[in-house]
Amino acid sequence: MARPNRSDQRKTELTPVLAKAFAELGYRSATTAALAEACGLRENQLYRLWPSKKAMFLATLDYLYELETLWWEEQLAADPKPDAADPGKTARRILDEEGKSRGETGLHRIIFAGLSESDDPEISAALTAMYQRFHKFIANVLKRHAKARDTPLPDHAAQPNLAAWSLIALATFSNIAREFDLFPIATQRKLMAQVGSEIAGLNPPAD
Amino acid sequence: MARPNRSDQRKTELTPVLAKAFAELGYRSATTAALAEACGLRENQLYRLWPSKKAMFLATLDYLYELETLWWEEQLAADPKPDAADPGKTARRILDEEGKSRGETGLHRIIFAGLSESDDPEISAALTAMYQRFHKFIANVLKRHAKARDTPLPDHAAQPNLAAWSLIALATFSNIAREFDLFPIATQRKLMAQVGSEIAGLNPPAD
DNA sequence: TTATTATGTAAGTATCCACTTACGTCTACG
DNA sequence: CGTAGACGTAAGTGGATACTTACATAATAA
Repeated sequence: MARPNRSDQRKTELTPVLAKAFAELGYRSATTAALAEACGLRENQLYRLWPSKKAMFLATLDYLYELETLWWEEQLAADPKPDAADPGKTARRILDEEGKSRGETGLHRIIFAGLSESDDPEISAALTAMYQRFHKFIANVLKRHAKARDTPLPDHAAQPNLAAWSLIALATFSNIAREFDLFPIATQRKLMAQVGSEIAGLNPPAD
Repeated sequence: MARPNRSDQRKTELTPVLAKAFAELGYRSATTAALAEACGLRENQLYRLWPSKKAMFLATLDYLYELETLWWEEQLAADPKPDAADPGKTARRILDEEGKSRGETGLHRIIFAGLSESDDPEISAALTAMYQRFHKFIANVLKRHAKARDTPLPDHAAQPNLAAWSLIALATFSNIAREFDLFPIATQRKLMAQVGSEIAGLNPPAD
């Protein structure tokens, strides 16, 4: 036969480029022509790798989810041993990082793009799964934290599932707010660090 | 001359119909043909009332904002005198109502629809203004509540601006969650009633 | 009645965009 | 070498949809 098939490799190379384009343009405005240009290709070359624009979008969703959880794992690994004197330290630092981050990955924009396509069952399912997995992840962090404490948590923080959803709500809205310039970055940081800590049952940060 | 111009009247009659259509379909899927059919008219009849589809959308945004604040005013008026023994009663009841409400007005869907059009400066500006006005409104409610208390608020609730954004974040995310069936209604109620009360510095509801 | 303007009906236009077809060139393997 | 399939280039196609045009009819003020 002839010429080995490099399409898998090409796909993994191109997905970040697609992600950037979708994040910058949104689902609708990211036309297949625009996507192709961003990749330095022609439209039909993209169509040789993915069967449809929707498939390209779902591929970027996967990619960004991986990227995001990887970031969280890194943050968790940064303090491998819980500090007995201050069991909330790790979680608090992560919240602070989250508040600082300007959403470089563009995950939230992709999610907004998907929100407007919520009538498409595949996209809707992919987004739902992503939120559910993310919630599980965060709720687990909170549970571990609760166990490491000696003093019991206040009532509202004693329900890690509820607290986890609350944190996700704050983070999601932070991104909406950034999109529309609803408040300055300082407020965004406070929202995550102060309110977030309170919800999660941590001592608020010193600052 | 001849035949009085009833376009203003017709516009106010049709806006709720447009709102319903936009809420059910989203901005993109609410084609001008679909909007016209919902109104029982032809497309060009709509275009005699509004210059563009965007103008129709902005009209529904105005209408829904009015409707929403009206609802809040009603809720506030229901307990005209603050209860000295329990100054948070009114606010708590409103949070509970908000948690129960299934978003009948469809305001949130309209907002999502607008989110995906955030690159359009007019739509973006309209949404920003709406959020800002809403925030002001809620922050004021919280400030009044703080004054009515005899005991001081806990730290995180002592910043009504921050607390107001947090409440809006919870409410917004509740709607996203409903859209994607992320959690049951019971969780949604808890999110608003329990977490919301905590954020606002109220005693949590008995339930 | 009549001129004038609102309202109704039907068809069309222009543009955008996801996706396709046709065809030429290069490269690895037999 | 020859050829099968990967890769590149260019031009479509078909459908959706915001917005328009043309014309008929109904109602109101003079």
